[in-house]
Amino acid sequence: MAHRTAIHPRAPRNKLKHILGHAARVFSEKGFEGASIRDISRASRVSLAGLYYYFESKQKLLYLIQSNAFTSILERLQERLKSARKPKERLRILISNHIEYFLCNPIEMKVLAHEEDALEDPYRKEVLEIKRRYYEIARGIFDELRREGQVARINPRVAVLSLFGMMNWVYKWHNPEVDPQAEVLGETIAGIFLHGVCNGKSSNGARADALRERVAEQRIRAAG
Amino acid sequence: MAHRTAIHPRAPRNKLKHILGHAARVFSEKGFEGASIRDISRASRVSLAGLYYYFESKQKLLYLIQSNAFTSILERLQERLKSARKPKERLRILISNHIEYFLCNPIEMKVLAHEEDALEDPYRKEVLEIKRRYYEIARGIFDELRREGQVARINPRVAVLSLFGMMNWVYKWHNPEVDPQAEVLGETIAGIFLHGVCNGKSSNGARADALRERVAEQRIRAAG
DNA sequence: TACAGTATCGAACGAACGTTCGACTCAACC
DNA sequence: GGTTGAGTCGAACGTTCGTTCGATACTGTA
Repeated sequence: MAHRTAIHPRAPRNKLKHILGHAARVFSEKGFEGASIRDISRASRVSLAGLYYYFESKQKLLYLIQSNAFTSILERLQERLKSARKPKERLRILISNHIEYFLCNPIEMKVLAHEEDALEDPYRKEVLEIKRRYYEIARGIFDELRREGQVARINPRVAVLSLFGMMNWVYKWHNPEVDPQAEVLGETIAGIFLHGVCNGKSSNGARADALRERVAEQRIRAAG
Repeated sequence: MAHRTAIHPRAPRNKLKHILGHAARVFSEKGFEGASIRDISRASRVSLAGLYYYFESKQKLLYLIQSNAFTSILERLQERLKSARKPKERLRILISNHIEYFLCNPIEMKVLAHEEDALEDPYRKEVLEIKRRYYEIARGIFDELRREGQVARINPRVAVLSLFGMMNWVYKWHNPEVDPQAEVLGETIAGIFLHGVCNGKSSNGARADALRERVAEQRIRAAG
């Protein structure tokens, strides 16, 4: 009796993902140190001991969340960058990718942005290494832009890190009910940064057309 | 014998300041939740119970640190703003004041920027109120700038909060041995923001500016 | 039927947590 | 000399922490 199905339906092979999702939410709400494994147990409805079947320590749990989020934003960026050559366009892709990922995954990104110091040293260095690669990409694009003579004289490290400041601070204030969606927000930040950093030269006509098209689309969506 | 001085020299009337300083350092290094009162006791060389003579709870301790730092940066700003009328100049003062205070008090400012969610609700709202006043000043200056017609039509909330993003992110990356001092850093950020946000006198930026105007219009219509 | 392996959990471990209490010292005033 | 009040602390309170252990249930294979 009660043999249900051939492949038994309870088997939760993606239970780690399930736990990671709830853990990220708890971390984002109470902070890494402020959140207890018991909080995560309650949220994910997995017993305290049961959790440790899927990860070996609280540190490792945070590492998995951060590493997954960072790796996937980085991979998505590299994929999207393949389609663009001009540095201005590449920078816009980086910014829109970043903002879009931030607003679609606010929980994971808050944990990533807010809890970087909470990781200890076996894990900390691994996440730092991904972050360094991410920064190097942005820095590389910015250097191309400078090589093309489109950038005013400015400390490039400060410029790029200020851009990250604008982008990463978003999690502190963005309210989906009041603030622009990813696309417009990304364009706004890209606009501030590119105008802010460029010496007035050759604006990109194709780019402007693309933006005009998107604005029109949004008008239609807003009207309907 | 041993009557030392009339006003006895041991009397540490500023011992609370002493404790606050060490506590801020510990909070900035380990985070509010990650730091224990015992850590602060060790760092300040005041016994565990002795600490509670000067503040009533760990929450209150964090509140005192944040409130002191925020109040003094706000007061200094208001003092400096008296000397300037033109909005562009006023915005530069706000930025340089912010950055200077950040780099001169990196510990307190890290606690202020990083531990805002750690405060609970009697104290949290008070700090939030100071923060709101601070934001309103920045927003007010930005609105003056717009009224003078010097700003491209852009979502002002996004612009001002992006500026705060650039400024507040500094604590995550600034290295005094490599990076510019306060004055140059402030000028750089002010340059990025003001160029980024102002409608260029050069004609080639006009097209993109016009589009940004329409993005902003569209957003305002959708929100209102 | 027996066995191995996966998944799960109640109960407990020792350590650390924020906070409190009562006792103590010492200078200042009566 | 006796009292007061600010300042200080050792020792303990009860609670919660991250983690572990041993037991149990179930599934697929021998």
